[in-house]
Amino acid sequence: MVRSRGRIDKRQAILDGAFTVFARQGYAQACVQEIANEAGVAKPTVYNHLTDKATLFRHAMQTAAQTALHERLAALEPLAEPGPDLRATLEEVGHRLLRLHTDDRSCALRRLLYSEITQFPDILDIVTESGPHRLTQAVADRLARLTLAGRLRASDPDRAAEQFMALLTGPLEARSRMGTRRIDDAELHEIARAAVGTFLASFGPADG
Amino acid sequence: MVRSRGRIDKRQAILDGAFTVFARQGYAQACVQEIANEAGVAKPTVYNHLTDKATLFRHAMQTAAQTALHERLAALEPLAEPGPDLRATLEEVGHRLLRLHTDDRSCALRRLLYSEITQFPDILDIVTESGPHRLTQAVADRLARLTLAGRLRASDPDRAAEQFMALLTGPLEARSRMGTRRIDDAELHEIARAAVGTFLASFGPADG
DNA sequence: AGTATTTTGAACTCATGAGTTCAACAGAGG
DNA sequence: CCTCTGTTGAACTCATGAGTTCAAAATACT
Repeated sequence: MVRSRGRIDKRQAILDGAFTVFARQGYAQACVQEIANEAGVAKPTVYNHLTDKATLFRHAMQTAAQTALHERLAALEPLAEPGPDLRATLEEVGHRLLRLHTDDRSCALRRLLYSEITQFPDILDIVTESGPHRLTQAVADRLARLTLAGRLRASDPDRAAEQFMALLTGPLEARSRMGTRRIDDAELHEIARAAVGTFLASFGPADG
Repeated sequence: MVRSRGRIDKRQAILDGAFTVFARQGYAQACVQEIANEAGVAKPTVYNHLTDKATLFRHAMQTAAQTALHERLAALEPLAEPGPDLRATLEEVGHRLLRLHTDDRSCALRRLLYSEITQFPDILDIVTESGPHRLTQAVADRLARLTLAGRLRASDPDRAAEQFMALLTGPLEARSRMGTRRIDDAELHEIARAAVGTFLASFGPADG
């Protein structure tokens, strides 16, 4: 078969292919040869760029986690300049987050994190720090601003953010059967609506 | 070494030992010899009772899931006869659920479920049916009763139960860093209190 | 005691896959 | 054209672990 040879950026291809295969097979079941095939590269090239299967895994996870975090942070943007209808804005943001949360790579990332946390305790630091923690922080920042502006009553923004995220992702995990079942957009909207409803009942402005 | 021989109940010992080792190592990294050692049994005995490593895994997961479900259902009992202080009862139940949720075997069960769901899609049926689903159902039943008795306003008990569970377990997952960090009882109480607070703000009786 | 059943340990087969080696090879730069 | 660096494929070593075999021993049942 004819492949592009030479010193083109194989590294990124390898990391992408690695995550794809790890996501499909899990760490132990994934074999390096298959990763090489997926990346369109020879096996020694893989070892040339990343010494170990373990190193390969760590780097693949890190890249995937950073990508996921950036996507999520971008989804929060509407909260910076919320329109007159705060409920609608929150539902919009919630829906976007749910969409990202149901993404195949996101699900795979969570699965891999859960499964290999015993073998790779250090990955938790790499991923969590640029993962849910930072995201919840960012949400808390937004909620604090909104509280100062008198549009929310989140006296403890961190807890409010924590519960906002929980109300979104908790029901999702249960309904998607851990990412196994596909969930259509209508159901995502419904979950977001319900989450925002409960959230505002507790943290919304005094008049309703 | 001197071991108890004969046809005493080795099967249960094998399943227990299997879950212990799977919990420690994950499916792929666990080796049958080690499971046999953990169970105080010879390797061929394991294959005598459970044909495969895969079969062994399935049965171990099923047993663990059933145990976990029973514990959780028992924790709901106070909701059957709630005292005059509904908030206190909910917090009590919430705290008990959190305790069970942070249990080592519980965390291991969730981890294994997440990690092997690709290799063993059928385990999801075995476990989920006797897992979170049934639990949320049971909570919904209780909430429906309380609503009929005029002590709650959960017009949709299923959604209320879903959110109640989410408010409990969501913050827990984040804070425990996926079961990595230990969480003391005080923090569990605090999470339960916060969860019930938000829950009652949305579903509590009209007067507060 | 005597017979049937199960357990045991140890050694075995066999497949799989990580990581290496190496000679041939492609492309960039001089 | 020639060299240097990175890539390739194929064959290799080596460790690990699933599942089996078997004769000896322990236990249960009568």
